[in-house]
Amino acid sequence: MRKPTLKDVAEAAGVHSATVSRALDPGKRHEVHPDTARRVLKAAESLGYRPNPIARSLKTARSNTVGLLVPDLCNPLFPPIVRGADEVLFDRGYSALIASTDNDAAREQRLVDSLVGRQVDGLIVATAQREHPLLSRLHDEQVKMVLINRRVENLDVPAIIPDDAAGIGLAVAHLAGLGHVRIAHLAGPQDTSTGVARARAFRHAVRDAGLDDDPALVVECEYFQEASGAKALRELLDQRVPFTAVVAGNDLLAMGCYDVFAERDVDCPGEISVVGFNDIPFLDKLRPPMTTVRIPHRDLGAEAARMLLGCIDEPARRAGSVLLPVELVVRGSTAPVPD
Amino acid sequence: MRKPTLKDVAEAAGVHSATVSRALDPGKRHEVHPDTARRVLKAAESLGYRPNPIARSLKTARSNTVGLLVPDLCNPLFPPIVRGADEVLFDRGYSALIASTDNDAAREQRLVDSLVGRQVDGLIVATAQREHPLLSRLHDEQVKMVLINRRVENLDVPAIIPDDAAGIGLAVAHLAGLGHVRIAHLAGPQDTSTGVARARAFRHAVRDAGLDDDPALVVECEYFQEASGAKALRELLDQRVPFTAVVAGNDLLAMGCYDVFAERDVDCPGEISVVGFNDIPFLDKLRPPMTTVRIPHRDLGAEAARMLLGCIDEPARRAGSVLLPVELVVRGSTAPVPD
DNA sequence: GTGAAAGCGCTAACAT
DNA sequence: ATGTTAGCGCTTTCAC
Repeated sequence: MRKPTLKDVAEAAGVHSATVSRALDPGKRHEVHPDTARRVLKAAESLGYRPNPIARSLKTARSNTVGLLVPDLCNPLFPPIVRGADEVLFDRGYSALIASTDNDAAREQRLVDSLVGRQVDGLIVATAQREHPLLSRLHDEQVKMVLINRRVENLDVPAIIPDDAAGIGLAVAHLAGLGHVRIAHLAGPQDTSTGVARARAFRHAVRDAGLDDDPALVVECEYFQEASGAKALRELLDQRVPFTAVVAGNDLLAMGCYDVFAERDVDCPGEISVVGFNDIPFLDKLRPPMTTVRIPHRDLGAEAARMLLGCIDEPARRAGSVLLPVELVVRGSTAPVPD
Repeated sequence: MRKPTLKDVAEAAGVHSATVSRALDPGKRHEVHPDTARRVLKAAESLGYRPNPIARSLKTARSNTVGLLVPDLCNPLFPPIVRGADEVLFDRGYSALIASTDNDAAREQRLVDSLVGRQVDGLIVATAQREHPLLSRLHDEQVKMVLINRRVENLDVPAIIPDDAAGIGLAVAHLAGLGHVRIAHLAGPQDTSTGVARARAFRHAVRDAGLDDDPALVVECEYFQEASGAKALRELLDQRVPFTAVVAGNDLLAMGCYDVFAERDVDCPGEISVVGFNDIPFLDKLRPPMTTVRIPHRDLGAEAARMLLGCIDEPARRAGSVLLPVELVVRGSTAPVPD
């Protein structure tokens, strides 16, 4: 026995399929007589009727699906964000199609083509670069989207981002409070908004705290990845500028520092303190457990989803960006400055 | 200007839409005259035609979508599996809908309902329990699926799983080689096939190696999670049966041991060696870096996807299960038995 | 309040 | 080799 359709329900209830459609739509239920509605509901129930979303989509031109673009799902930063988004989406009858771009523009292009081809109703994008031709084009083509974590410069698209400046401020203040005066910054890639925002915030915070504002203490990392962090720290160490603490652009960069510490037998936090950013899972299991700035991963995802759904439902709405609060999580990688 | 449809292309090319449909389908291109095909392709190209998969799905009753059920996407074991699956699926024109069940049967039920409601063509399931009524029911309802990592007892569904027995054998042999004689096992939940397979393999391996086969050395953990591992190890320690090494049912259980080591000031690997299972990311960053059994995460996902697509394309095919090879990754959490 | 009819964009018999 | 026709399951005018 094949799956029952609207028509089957209509026959069972002795009404026309259009009536069933109305009775089954909570937003239109009031257009039918209560008794009819009851009859229809019962018939649907007893047949085990399940609406076919594909047929509905074809008619309504809405797929109830959104695309979610991340650099790499295996980067532990993203699963919680995805789950936060998915939860909201699911509750509203949407599904997410997740795509990992691997920071590869060509791949990203292909994935976006596929998503748009699948008629997604919108995009949540966590891969933004400051200059991002693809996203600019999508925006021109009226594709609904919201950025998450990072944004694109001069592109008027809503973004949900952590309060980078506040987070860096917290990190620097914490270190300053421990007596550190010469603090280095492993800056994230400067083609990302987070990379520059955190670097700028770092310089401001250092200056505000009256610490040494030495340009030699800021070094840029090519990627937000361990190897880049390790490389940057080695450079810093090799050029022999003194420093007793590092604020890393994110946790992965900070983990790269751990590698160098092991390699060069540096004691952390005895000789050098380190602070990460994001608070990805398992940081508490590292040796030493890493002090970091926690961002509200799930909220980022959830807010982005809410925002996107808002834009879809209400195309006129001009949504602004949202800054989510962060907090400092002090663990074992920071200690008073050695004398 | 709205999106071009098949009909628009047909008009532009001066043929009927059915011809366009054929010309555009590589599998049917030979049914049309090469010249016509060329003309159609050019028209489609110049109009920027993109087929509408929703309309196609409505007609063909295939959504080109599969559901992927995992316990929790935030568990680092799963993202690589998901990516492995997604890659294969994407190449074949499919998309994955990912759902995290949180080991909650009711939630799993809701998610599956949603996936089936969305007309997925099949399911890849990484959440199997040995007794799994929901999956049994789905199987009865002819829902195509393949299990991954774990299986259901007495359910004839293809499964892609790591060679648990070989992995445990490798772990035990490694420890035996280091001189350990009293080895404990933190067994995974016995309602999962992996939990029992590894526990059984452990007992066999211990016996084969001529080591102490003491039942008191095997303790069951309620969940495959750190807290359960920690709890189990504490019990073991408290009952004062001597042992110098632990083979954990998975990496998370082993990480739970690390917590207890810190708590009770036990030296690992000086006093107790530990081996994990799975080789989730960042194990090399722990202190000590964890020795573990590496399973081919991505291959698991990729094979599962291939298998599922095979079952979808060829419904008659009776697919068997696949056992994927594992390898031991020796790091710093194992050392010669203390004298 | 309910029914009739059209049509979303595509594919698959069937006919020519 | 190509066109005709019908219809996938639903929503939405428009009548009544």
